Amino acid sequence: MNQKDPKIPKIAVIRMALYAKHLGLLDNQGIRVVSSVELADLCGVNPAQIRKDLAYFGQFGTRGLGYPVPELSLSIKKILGTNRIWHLGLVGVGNLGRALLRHSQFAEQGFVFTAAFDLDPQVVGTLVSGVKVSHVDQMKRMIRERSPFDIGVLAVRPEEAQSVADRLKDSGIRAILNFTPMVLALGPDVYVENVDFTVRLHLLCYSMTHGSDVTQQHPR
Amino acid sequence: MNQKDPKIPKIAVIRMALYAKHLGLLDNQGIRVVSSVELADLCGVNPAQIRKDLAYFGQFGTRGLGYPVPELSLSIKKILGTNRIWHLGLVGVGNLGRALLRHSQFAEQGFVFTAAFDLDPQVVGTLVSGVKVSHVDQMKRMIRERSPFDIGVLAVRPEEAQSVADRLKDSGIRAILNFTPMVLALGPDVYVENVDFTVRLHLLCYSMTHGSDVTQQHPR
DNA sequence: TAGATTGTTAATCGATTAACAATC
DNA sequence: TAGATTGTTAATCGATTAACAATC
Repeated sequence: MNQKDPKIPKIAVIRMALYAKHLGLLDNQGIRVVSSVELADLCGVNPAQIRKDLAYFGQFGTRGLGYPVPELSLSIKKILGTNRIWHLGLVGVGNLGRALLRHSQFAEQGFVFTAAFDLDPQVVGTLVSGVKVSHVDQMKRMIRERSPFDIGVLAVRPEEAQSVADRLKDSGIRAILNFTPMVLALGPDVYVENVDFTVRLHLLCYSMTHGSDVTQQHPR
Repeated sequence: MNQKDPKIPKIAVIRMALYAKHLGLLDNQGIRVVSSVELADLCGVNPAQIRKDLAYFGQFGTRGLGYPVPELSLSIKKILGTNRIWHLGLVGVGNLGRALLRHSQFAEQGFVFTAAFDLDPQVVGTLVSGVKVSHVDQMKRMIRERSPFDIGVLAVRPEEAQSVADRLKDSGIRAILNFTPMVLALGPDVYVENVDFTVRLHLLCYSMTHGSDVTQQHPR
């Protein structure tokens, strides 16, 4: 997979999501124009950093005026690839899986669950939050025939994580949001993001133990 | 809250948790000694970085030999403050809250839920995963009388996030793991870690859209 | 002692911020 | 035109990595 441009730091991409969020809020308030200083205040970053980050992707403002809110909002969404609906497929309809299916945050941001898989016969065939649960053995066939989703969401037990991830990869899935504590070995063709709540707890423990803040207020 | 030492980067603290995890695995395998090169391989980092990170906190190895696994494992736990049980209090026993209460990862790492609060009369009084759910109006009194937990876990609706966080702060809680999408305004006396799944999805979208990997394999 | 590996300093690399010319 | 603010370069800051003396 080719690297785009002279190398954009991933931290800059993460901040783009932050900017998009605040531009969306400004847009909803009917505000048409914003300066880098104003946006920086809202996001809690340096104004020069916003201008630098945006410059990685093009020119979006007007000197002397600032940035047009609705246009910049859409531009950033296009850059992030979030100016469309992405379909999610859940594997593992346990406690966490159920909570994710019902988590309204996802749909609000254009992430929609279109499939769910489990191996428990008690769960297979049921409807959770409007999504029919299929048997995990049907997964490969369903993905190949209908490609019902873009991103696999992994919420199975740790023991099954690698084998389910392998099956997702074999079926053609190229992105996985991994809620298990396992480090997945899938090679460079599959993008993996690990979500580990306990790392955050470790940071809170460190801060409390030492009276030294290593937390960050803004989401990463 | 005083800053310890000549300034330890938070990324170094995050890596300490990574080292602790792999040292624990080595210890379970009965391995007694490890070099910075071997540990670096396991963790996927540079060996000099491990030696540098450890040097922030003291001397743990023997030149010519390496590091004693069980001793270093315990030392890092002491540094992180995870050589003890931490008690968690959940606020908001919805889908996500329930999943967190039942999430076995927490207990395995020494994080134990000892209290849970909600305002739904259907839920108050029930037992979820061995934890009795109390009314949120009882929270302040319970914390002040019994201080049943150290860290508040916030899984309420966004609208309630700030007011519940304020109540936790008033009750004396000094650390919050925030699962809501709201940025909490609590001042410097409360440590806050935000958990936002959707940021991770944005990164996957960017990677898929551009064919340029901005994900990280190792959990943050 | 010779070989190995830490602890630490110095060199490198990359990201953030300041400054300012371009320009609306 | 004068004032404002971007886009971009240069300066600063901080983190990573290389190198090596200390030492087991």
